Amino acid sequence: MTSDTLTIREMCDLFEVTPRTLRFYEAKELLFPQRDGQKRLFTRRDRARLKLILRGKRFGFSLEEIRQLLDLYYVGDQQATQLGRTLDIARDRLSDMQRQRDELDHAIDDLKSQMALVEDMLAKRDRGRDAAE
Amino acid sequence: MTSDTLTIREMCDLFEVTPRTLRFYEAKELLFPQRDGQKRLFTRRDRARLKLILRGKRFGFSLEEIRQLLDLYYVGDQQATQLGRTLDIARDRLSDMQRQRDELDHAIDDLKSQMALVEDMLAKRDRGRDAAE
DNA sequence: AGAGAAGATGACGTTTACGTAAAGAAGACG
DNA sequence: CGTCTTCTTTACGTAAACGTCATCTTCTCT
Repeated sequence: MTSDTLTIREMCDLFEVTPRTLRFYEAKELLFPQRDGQKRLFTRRDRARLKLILRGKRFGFSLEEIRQLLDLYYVGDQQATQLGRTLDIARDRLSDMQRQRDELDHAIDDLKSQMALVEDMLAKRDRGRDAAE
Repeated sequence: MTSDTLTIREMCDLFEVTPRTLRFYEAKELLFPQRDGQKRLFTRRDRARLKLILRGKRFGFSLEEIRQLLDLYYVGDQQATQLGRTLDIARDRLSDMQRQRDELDHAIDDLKSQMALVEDMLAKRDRGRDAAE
């Protein structure tokens, strides 16, 4: 059994991030790699957290918002009050995401129809040019 | 007929942004308010654009990405090559948005089930506490 | 005329999320 | 033993998107 930890480089390759990013996330307390001497070793838990971090970023959440949410996914040594607060935060983020999805659906439709309109314009312009030849 | 233009303050109130933001967007060539002397007057077109800008921001697009897209919605004095490029950009953004929506659906489900799990944990813990009394 | 109020133009400051360069430690290898 | 790599820490730099003065016009109103 390979102990299941990754070096910083392996971690970077796996997630397509830079070492700086991983150290930065550790400094911000989003990741907690173990140490072998002074070298970092990233555990399965770190990988799970990083995955959630990158996902959160794609939805436009700040690292701080993400950090608050991460505790929801690693429930173990939490106080109940802490968990309660985390749940509240999660509820907020959830409704953020649901609103965002609705708006996104809307925006996608808008963009599609606007594109169709422009494509039509271009097509007509081309036909006009052909007819003029 | 009130000529249908808004002062910077009216515009700010309408969209909940600051004057600085509107001037910044103008500097970045996202808005093109008319001038009355040195005062800015925001037109219907500026309002439409600002709406799209703020929407784009909520989806995590940069102002530069948004600027490139805006031309799609204000087709008038465009060259055909320009429009073609804008359409390409639009196609990219569209697939961005579609991917984002799918991922968002996924993330929403994940978050929901994780919340349910934690809520369960808390409920069980409470029942356990009651039983112990 | 004087005093606000609203808007304009610099210009420097701030936060977030890293990039990048310098300098040292530590194991691998010919 | 010397020298690569790989990794570390420390620290200054940077781009984006505004915030925040300070100073200056321009109306407007009493």
